[in-house]
Parts: sequence; structure tokens; C-alpha cells
Amino acid sequence: MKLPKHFYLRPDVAEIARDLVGKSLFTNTNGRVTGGMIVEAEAYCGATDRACHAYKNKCTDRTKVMFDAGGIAYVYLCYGIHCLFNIVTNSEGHADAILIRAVEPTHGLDVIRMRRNSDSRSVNLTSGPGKLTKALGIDLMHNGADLTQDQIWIEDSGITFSSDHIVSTTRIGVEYSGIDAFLSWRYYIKNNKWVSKP
DNA sequence: GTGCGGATGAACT
DNA sequence: GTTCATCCGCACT
Repeated sequence: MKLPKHFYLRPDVAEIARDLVGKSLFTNTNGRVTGGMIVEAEAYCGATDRACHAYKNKCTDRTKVMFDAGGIAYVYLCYGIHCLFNIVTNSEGHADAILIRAVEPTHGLDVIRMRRNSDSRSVNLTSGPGKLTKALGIDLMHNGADLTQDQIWIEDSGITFSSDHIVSTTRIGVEYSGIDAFLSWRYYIKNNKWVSKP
């Protein structure tokens, strides 16, 4: 059921981002399993993409995990507060990654609600990149984690969406990146209420 | 060593 | 619509 390594090793990061929409993301923290279906994802390409932290293949302590072979997690701290979860793709030496921006919670709703400390409308639980990491208990400890192991992983949900139901648009929050801000590398499920609302 | 700002979210007015 | 929480990475000196 877990997606195999070769799924992540393909060279076209935008294609993989699209393929990830509809797949299921799981975590297991201290025996508490939580999971949800990916409904929104964005592709970032290190070599050519100004919006990517590893633009021009810039390798630093933070970005070095993106240069590893695909199928591992890239988690970083944003605004000093939020952990954002990415999936590293492509073969070793290519710094490509896919930001997961929203999931539809499917497993461990009680734990998710507790982590989100919220009894508000459930649609708010995981509809954003910082929200879903908190809901699924993803933090900096997961940086570099192998997505084919048992701490954090991705499964084929068995659900497939036709191309009519997957929309592509420009990415969120990358206005600073000039021409690359216009790349349509954000993919999400049409009319799905769990997609983030920028 | 220092300073700036970010792939956001929540709580305000 | 606006504000602010909160801290590391990174580009300088």
C-alpha cells in the first residue's frame, strides 16, 4: 500500500505533485496513527525555480536534505512558528520537493482535534500547510525521514481523480519570485472543501 | 556577530 | 483587512 521508492525518484516534480493529489499521508507518533488524503500540493524545483529554497542548487544546512534521493521528508520552520512539510523527489543531486498544503483528515480524528486544540468546524483542522503539520504531529524531527518506513509515510488511497477534477494554478505566497511566481505548479481537487483558502 | 524577513495562522478591529 | 506571534537561516560585516 505504501508508495514505492521509484514513485518519488521520477525527474518531473510537477507530475509527481499532481500524482500525489488523492494519495494518503499518515503519521505514527507514539502509537497514535493519524492520516488524511492529500487535496492540495505544490511543486518546487531547486535548479531553476526562484521560489525554491534551493534555487540555483544552493546547498545549505537547511536545504541539503532536498539533494538526497527522493522519498524522504523535508520539514522546515516558517515564520519561526510553523513547520511546513515537503516531499523530496528526483534522484540524488536534484533538489526538488513538493509542499503539501492541505489534507482531508481520514484517520485519528480524535487525536487530530486534540492536537489542534479546537472544537471549531472540522474543515479548519487541516486546510493549510501549517495546520496539517500540527494536526498530524509533524515537526522538525521528521526532517529527512524515509517515507517508506513506519513513522511517516504515503499510501495509495485507492481513489483516483480524473484530470477534470484536478485543478492547477499558481502557487501561494511566492509573489517575490518573479517570473517563476507564474508557474502553474499548485494542484488541488476541484470543489474540495478541505483545500486551503488563501 | 548582527540584522532582516519568511512557501502562515489566529485573533483582533 | 490588519496585526502579531516567534526564531532560524542566511547574507551581510
